[in-house]
Amino acid sequence: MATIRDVAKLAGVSIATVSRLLNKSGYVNEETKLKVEAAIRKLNYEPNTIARGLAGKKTGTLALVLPDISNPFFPELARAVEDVARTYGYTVLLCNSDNQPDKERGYMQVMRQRYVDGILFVSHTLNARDLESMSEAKIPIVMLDRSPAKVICPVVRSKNGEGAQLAVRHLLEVGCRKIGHIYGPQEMIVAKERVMGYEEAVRSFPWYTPTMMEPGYFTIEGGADAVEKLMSRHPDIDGLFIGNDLMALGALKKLKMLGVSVPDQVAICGFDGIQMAALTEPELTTIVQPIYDIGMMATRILIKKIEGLMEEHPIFEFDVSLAARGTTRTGRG
Amino acid sequence: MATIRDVAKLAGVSIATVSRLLNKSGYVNEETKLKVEAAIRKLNYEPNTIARGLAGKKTGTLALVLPDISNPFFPELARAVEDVARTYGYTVLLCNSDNQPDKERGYMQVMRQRYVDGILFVSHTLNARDLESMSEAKIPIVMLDRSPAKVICPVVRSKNGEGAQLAVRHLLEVGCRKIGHIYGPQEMIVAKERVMGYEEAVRSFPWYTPTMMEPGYFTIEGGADAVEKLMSRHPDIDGLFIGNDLMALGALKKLKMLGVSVPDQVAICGFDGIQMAALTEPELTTIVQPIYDIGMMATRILIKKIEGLMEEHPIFEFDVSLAARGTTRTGRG
DNA sequence: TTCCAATGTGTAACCGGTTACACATGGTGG
DNA sequence: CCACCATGTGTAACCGGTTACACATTGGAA
Repeated sequence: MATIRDVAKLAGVSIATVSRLLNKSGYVNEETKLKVEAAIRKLNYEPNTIARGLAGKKTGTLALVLPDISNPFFPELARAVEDVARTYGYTVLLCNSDNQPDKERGYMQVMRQRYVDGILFVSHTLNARDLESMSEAKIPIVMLDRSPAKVICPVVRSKNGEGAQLAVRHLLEVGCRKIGHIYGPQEMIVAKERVMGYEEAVRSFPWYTPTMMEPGYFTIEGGADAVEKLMSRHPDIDGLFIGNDLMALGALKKLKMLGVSVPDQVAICGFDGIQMAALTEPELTTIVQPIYDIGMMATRILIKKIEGLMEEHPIFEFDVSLAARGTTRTGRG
Repeated sequence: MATIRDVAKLAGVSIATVSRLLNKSGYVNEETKLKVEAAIRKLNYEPNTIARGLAGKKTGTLALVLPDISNPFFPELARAVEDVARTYGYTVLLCNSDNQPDKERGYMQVMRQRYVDGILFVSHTLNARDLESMSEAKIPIVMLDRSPAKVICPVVRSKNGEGAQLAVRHLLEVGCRKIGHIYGPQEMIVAKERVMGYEEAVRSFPWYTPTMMEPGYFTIEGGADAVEKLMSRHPDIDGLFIGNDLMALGALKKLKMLGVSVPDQVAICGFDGIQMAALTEPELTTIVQPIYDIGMMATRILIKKIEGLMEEHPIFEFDVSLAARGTTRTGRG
């Protein structure tokens, strides 16, 4: 592989000149420029990113830290991140944290050691101290999902509370008279916000009691288990708002096994808008998050921060929308 | 951030000694070792991966190049790769190629520029010349899926032909008398092998004609379109072997729309074993590939090659297995 | 005419590691 | 007693870039 010194020698200039041309920094005479470009072409020269990183502290690398890429919510997000990163000349490191603090810390270390330029974080585990350790290292971070409690970095997220209310309103519209909720782990802000949205929407109804809520794990099995408990406690529930699509799919499956007909006996609305939701029978009604857009926006913001084009810590909240499908086509509404 | 020179100074030794200790290369006196370790702890020293990469040409980075992480087949693979990589101290770069040669070439360039230690490739686009350009740069590659036509690097894959035959045999067992096939793009080796397996299994039957095969795009829509064409050409088909699960899901959906009952009128068997296949109603019978294991094995081999522990170019072919589910529960068999 | 800013280029230090090589010491076999 | 090897450590070059700084040259304003 040719180095910058080879290019300089062939073009009869100094390496500083070549570097200036490459980085469009400082002055370079038009003629010189042509000579150097010719040399670059002849030698098939490609600047070495590692050397650049060492000298300039910029490696053109973003890290994407998420709980688990095999959770169907994340691939589309990852895709968006990678697409945007690539168009700006960045490369993406993939990190699965499983929401385990020690894994996350491990990655943080790796990132400092690698001069990662910026980090996209999907996590509810990360605490403020960890974030600070990153800002000491001057590595910009953008959080997805996280609460805006203490804003110390930009946040990109969906309007979870509004989405939950949208879901409940829809269930009411299609004729539900008693609507339960299956919620995810309350350490996760998104889960909590959806619970709050649900309560907000139902608390004025006489039928509502807190026992109409049931916790689950944000997985297919979690949804299946929770729906069974909830339905045995409140057999007369005729509508379910479920905290994410994965749980909703599990619940749908379980209800079928239990001989409960969906949507005739119980209508279901999920949350997220993952692909799989459109494939079941009946198709799952859900609150759709613009996953790709969220990933795009987060990455753009991160790159802006990296390149020093943004000082503030904006918070972007994306609107969600209802995809009304088979699991709420009751014929009662 | 502390550097190796800070550590050396504090410990009262030379940087070479620190480096030797860090890399467990050469001799280090037990007492010296303790002093240096104390200094490392006190300074909170972490060796800089970038500098290491520049000096030693090893960056601890793997690249995973696949068509599209948002295709449900790949997240589990990616997860396996990242898991194994992490346990060996490697980091994974995620690259979506969309099977576009120019994107792939772009990534190749990035990888050379970054001293990526090794590459995992899922591609049917990559040609021999590209591969050679990588081996010139001495970057080990492991291919997933690719044909073993010209073995110039290790290959890890599934027994597609056997899987196809398994599928057809199963369809026959459950009573199908006329089995069609929807296949994926023939540039893709896996698609071709499945076609060949199908033909092998059906060609001795009197009902078989090549018109019982229909091409599709390995997507949900591709499967939906293909099944419609195929069924209008051969309305008496009572079993379908479909080249991948995504297409099978599309076909299932379309048949329902067309009023064809599955599995009563037409039984369906897919290929891959993606999560979603177990969620439909009826659940999709499919040929399951051990996706996670494939990813694990490929990554292990790659790391072995990187670390010089393997010279050969082995070919691993994983067994596939039948997951008999609702779409083939005909009651005819 | 003088001075200064804009333009253009080269030198050399630096980023933070790895490693070849030289050198010292002490024990062992012949 | 000497040669030689295993052990232990330091010096300095090198990896391939970036960039501060010094040093021309040129042209226009004062």
